[in-house]
Amino acid sequence: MATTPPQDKTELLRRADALAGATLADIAAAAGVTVPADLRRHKGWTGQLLEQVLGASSGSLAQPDFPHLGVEMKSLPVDRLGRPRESTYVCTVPLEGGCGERWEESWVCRKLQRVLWLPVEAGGPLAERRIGTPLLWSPDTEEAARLRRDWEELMELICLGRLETITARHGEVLQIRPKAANARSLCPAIGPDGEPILTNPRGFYLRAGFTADLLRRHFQLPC
DNA sequence: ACTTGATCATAC
DNA sequence: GTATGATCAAGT
Repeated sequence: MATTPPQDKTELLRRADALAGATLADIAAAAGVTVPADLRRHKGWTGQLLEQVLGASSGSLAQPDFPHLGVEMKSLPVDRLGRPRESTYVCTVPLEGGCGERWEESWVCRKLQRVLWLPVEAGGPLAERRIGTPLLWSPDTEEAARLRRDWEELMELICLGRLETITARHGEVLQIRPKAANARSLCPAIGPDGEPILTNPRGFYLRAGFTADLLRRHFQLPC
């Protein structure tokens, strides 16, 4: 059952709000899909189910999930207290073509301009996990500044050919980790002397602490 | 317990 | 191979 794209942000939020409290079994049944036993071989299942039900249209294209709204949707696995249990994948790291790019035009910045976060219970039987309260979020000044600092620091290392010195420990809120089918995957990159090399594909990820903070600020009373 | 590095499925 | 969707599982 494919859902038509939402006409505007209000309709998208209305649909997302309607999912709050539902189990993945409920949503899968409404969508006419089967719930897998676990996520071990279906890691993207939850996100793809929610995209389908909300009417995302971009599929596997390098576009926001709702291009006409400029909104990216992300499911977010959370514990029973609503705290994210995993980092959040943002996008592939440009290992050779991203040099000279400004933060404002970067893929990371554009993807994170508007994100619809959909918390999903982590742990327990997959079918019984519930959707939490959705949040349509844009980075505030401080969040944007932190993201920008990390991105600029990491991209500078890449463009200087020092990619191989980058580990997941770099970056306060944005980190770089492998993102590939396996460790044997190779793609072109810039070597230490500026020469072309082959290395493992990498992705940008938001640390769990970053998403935990943004959820707290929006769902807790300030005091 | 938590994070880092590795991996799984699918479309094109 | 690149992109989409992420979580797994080893290491500390």
